[in-house]
Amino acid sequence: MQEIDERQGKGAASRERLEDCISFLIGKAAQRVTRDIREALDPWGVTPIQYAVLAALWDEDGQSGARIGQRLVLDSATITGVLDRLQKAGLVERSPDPGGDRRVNLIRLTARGRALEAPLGRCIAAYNAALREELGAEQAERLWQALRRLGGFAAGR
Amino acid sequence: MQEIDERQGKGAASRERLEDCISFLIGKAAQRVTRDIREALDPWGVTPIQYAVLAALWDEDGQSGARIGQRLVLDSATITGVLDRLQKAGLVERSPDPGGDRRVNLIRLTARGRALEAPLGRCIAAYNAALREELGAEQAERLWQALRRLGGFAAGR
DNA sequence: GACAAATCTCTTGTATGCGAGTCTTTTGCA
DNA sequence: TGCAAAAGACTCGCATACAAGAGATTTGTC
Repeated sequence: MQEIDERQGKGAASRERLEDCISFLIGKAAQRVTRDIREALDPWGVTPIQYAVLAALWDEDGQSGARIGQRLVLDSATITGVLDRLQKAGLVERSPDPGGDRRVNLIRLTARGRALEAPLGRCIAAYNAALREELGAEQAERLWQALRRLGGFAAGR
Repeated sequence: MQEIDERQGKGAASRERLEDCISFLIGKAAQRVTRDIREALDPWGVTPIQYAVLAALWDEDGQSGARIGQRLVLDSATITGVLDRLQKAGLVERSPDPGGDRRVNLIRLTARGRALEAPLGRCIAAYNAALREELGAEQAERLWQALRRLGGFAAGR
C-alpha cells in the first residue's frame, strides 16, 4: 500500500488509473465509434440515433413511439425529439392509430424514408465489417458478446 | 439473397440486424455503464465526466483546461462547461498561469475537491470490480483490451 | 358504471458532446 | 521587427440523454 500512496498521493490506494476504469474506457470507445458512424451517415444528413429509429421502422413500419423507444432503449423525451427532427427532414410521419387509441401516434416512413434503407444499410454494414476486420474476427466476436451482455441484449435475443 | 429479401423487404440484403451493429451495441453498453456510474456518484453530486476531470486533477493538480481535454479526449467547448459546473460546486478554481501565459487558466482543486479523492476513488473501484466479477476475469480482461484498442488507448499507454 | 392506476406523448430543465466561430495572446519564420 | 499561424479559452447552436412531470386517454377492478 505504501508504495502506491507514495506514487499517487493519499487516498489513491483504492483509486484506479482513469484509463483502466470501465466507465471511461467504454465511453471513449463508444465516442469513437459514434463519431465514425456520424461521419459515415453525414452525406445523408442522418445521425446515428436517427439511423437506429429508421432501422426499427424498416423492420416494421407504423410502430408507436413507445414501441420504438422500448426496442432502442430510449427515453420518451429523447424519442420525441428524434421523431421531430426525422419528421422535419421528411423521412417519417405521425399518424393516428387505426385502432382508435387516441393516446398513440403511429410512426410511418415516407417514400424518402423507405428509400434510405438500401444505401444506409450498406453504409452501416460496411462499417461493421471494417471494424470486425480491424479487431480480427475472433476478438470482434468476443467484443460483440461482451457488449450484448453489458447492454442486456442476451445472446438469445 | 432472395430469402433475406423476403424476410426483411427490399434493400435489406446488405442491412444487418440493428442489435448486431457495433454502433448500437457499444452505445447501449456505454449507456448502461454510464447510468450505473451516474447513480453511484449521485450522493456526491458529481457526474461521470466530472469524476474524470477530478481524477485527472488528483493525478496532477494545476493543469490547463487544454491539457485535461487532451487526456480525457474532450472538446474545448465541453471542458469549459464541465469546469463551470465544477467551479460552481466549489470543487475547482481557475487561476492564472504562473508562467505568465495569459491565454491559460490553470485548474486547481479546492480542499473540497481534494477531499473527494478517497471516497469517489473507492466508489469507482468498487464498480469496476463488480463489473469484472459480473463478466468473469477472463472476459473482462479481453473486453478492457478491445475497448482500449477501439478508443486509441493502446496497451503501451 | 366509476375511479384509481397505468399508458402514451410531449414539455421543461440540466448535462454532455461536437461543429463552427470569436477573441486574445503567443510562436515561428521570413 | 513584423506578421501570419497556432494555441487557449470561450460562445453559440444543435443533437442526444435523462429526470420530472403535465395532460389526455385507456384499462383494470370493484
